[in-house]
Amino acid sequence: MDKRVTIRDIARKTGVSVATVSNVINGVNKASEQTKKIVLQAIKEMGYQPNLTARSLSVNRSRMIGVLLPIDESTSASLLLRDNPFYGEFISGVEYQAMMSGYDVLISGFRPGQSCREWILKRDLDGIVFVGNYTAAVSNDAKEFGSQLVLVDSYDEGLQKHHSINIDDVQGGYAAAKHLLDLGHKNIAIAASNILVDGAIYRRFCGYKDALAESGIFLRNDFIFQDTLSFDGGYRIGLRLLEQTDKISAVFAVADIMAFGIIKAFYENGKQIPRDLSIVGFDDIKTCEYIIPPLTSVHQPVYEKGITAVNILVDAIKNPDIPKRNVLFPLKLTERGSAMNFCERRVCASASL
Amino acid sequence: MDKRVTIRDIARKTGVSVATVSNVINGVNKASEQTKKIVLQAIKEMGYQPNLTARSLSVNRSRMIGVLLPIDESTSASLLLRDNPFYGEFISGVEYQAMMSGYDVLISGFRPGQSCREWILKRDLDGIVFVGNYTAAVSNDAKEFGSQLVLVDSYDEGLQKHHSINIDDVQGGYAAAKHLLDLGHKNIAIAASNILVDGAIYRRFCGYKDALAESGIFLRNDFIFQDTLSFDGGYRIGLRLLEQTDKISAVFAVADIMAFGIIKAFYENGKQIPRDLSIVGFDDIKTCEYIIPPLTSVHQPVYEKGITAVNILVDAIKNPDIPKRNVLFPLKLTERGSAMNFCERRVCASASL
DNA sequence: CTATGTTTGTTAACCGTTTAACTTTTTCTG
DNA sequence: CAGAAAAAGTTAAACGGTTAACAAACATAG
Repeated sequence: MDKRVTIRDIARKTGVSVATVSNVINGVNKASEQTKKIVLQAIKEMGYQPNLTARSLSVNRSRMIGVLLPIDESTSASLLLRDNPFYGEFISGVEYQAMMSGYDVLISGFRPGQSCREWILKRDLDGIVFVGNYTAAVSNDAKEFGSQLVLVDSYDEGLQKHHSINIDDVQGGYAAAKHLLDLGHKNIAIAASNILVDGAIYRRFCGYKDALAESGIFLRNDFIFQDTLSFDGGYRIGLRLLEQTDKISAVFAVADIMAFGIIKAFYENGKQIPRDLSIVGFDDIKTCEYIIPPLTSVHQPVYEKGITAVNILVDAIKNPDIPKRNVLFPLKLTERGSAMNFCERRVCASASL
Repeated sequence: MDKRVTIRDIARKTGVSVATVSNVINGVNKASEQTKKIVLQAIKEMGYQPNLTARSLSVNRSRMIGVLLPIDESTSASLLLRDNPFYGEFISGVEYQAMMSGYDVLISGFRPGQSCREWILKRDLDGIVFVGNYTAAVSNDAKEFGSQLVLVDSYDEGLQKHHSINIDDVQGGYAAAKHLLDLGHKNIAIAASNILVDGAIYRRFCGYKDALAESGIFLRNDFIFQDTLSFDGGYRIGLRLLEQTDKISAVFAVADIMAFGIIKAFYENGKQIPRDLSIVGFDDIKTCEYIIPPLTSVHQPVYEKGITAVNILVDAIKNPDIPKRNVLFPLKLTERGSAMNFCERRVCASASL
């Protein structure tokens, strides 16, 4: 069944030593053109494929990178991939760039209490892309066992000791709020998860706060709505917002799925977006285009993050001494139909009376 | 830097041979309780982790499975993961079950012209989950090199020579059309991609046709709308449907994203769903819940497909001689708000005059 | 024609594990 | 208590590559 052709078979067939075959395969210039040709010919004829497992063992390099993804904490089981299209796009970028660079990619959820030490050691991973909340243990493991590390969305606040990729949440939050301000809104709420728990959300909140402050608007505590970072959480916030449409004319939702929940709550109660509430989301997932009205959202370049993560990782693998790189992606708001001018809104509203 | 502890270190430290250490690790009952204890103790103390690369080489089993995913043909670059949340959920299921079974999972796009022979040989993959359009070459490769294979959504029509996982597209299409028929609709269009090209789409179409026939309704050719399987394709079909709202009261979209496009076209032209058109989608992606109105859709158990694929694969790896299993998931329609009773619709329409 | 350098190769150890075959020690049996 | 059987442990080859060290063949220069 398993008719594997080995380097020794090639050697035997061509009458040279295994070392020579190996050299030819690896482009070490130690063979005459003549033998090279013969060896390559045999390789082709016999359908030889180098066994990377054996190579890994020998050179202590696997040419594999691992991607550690956050886990749905409620089930502690499935990857966050399940509900969040977001990560799928990220992986897509990772896979593409890894393939282009000659690496294979292993994926795994990073489950609570787990360390990545085990994984790195077991599989000889050349590098790992860690997505989500970073812990010191992770980097220690990587460092100790010679595996390179790129942190994504981890926002290693401290000393920039690792390669990292982040989006500029503060600027994104700012852009969202600024957009609403520019449309003439003054009473702008924010729909968020627990602001003090999640760093990214906190930073988006800060950007929002900055924009308000810049416009001389005082941040009101009762304009801060917090619930779970989910469709349902957004829905519940939507219900609360419904009671205050007289006071609040716009909302910045720190995640698109929360925005969708809000929209649903309004729709179910006969209110219209953006007439009764202007809304800006964050992430710009694909669904924003589909929904009605299409959701204005702060776009983050998820695919590019995957590409960039691998680029940096591969550089670091090739040369472990390169200085740490910390990429901060600027964010841009994608304007769609879910936020409208405050004044036109009043016109619109009165017309409908 | 790389302070790997090997089996030899353990042997040296405990004063036994490497074979004994290996036996203890693998649970081969050949060591006294006494030595077992000592060895396990040393393993713990020294933080030993077996090197699976070495083990792979030795036993010719990698404990890795590969997932081959379809590629976006337009770019020939990124995984279909990018735009289709669908595959993310599938991978999530695969990863979970693989983890539970002690396997690591490699992912890769299956790019045109590629064979999986290379991959299997290079990495010693124990098995592969192949998603999408199956080609004979794939199974030959797997068979030849002792790697197990599970086909997903490949619908290997012929002799059931491989393990496979499919959804019952025919039944799903039937369920969609039947739902609309039960609501009193008689003029039901279908929005599809090229029916003759994609097997799955063709089967959904057949189910639709069957349901109509069963109700004694003749299939009209001008009720078959074909465009690309995309949001934009759906949008264009939506524009065409708009001109025939007098003739057509309902549509079955063979994919949710097409349904979204149709909804958008109607929305943009001041028409309402489901008042002006009842619509049923297929796939039941997460977005169906978010959209307004929430889309009634034929649900397919994507996560479960991932779980099942791995279960079968692992069984087959453990025992290559088990008979081929062919799982066909029945599909269930999830009712939401996008399809309404034909008669109530007329009431509703006249009320709005 | 020798000394020297270069090109082209080979040999054999090594990477970290498994495992068949063998040996030693212990236990059991009559 | 001898001999057999069972238990506990060891040795060494294998898996499929890489690579340092060495060697032969050939070309070149003086």
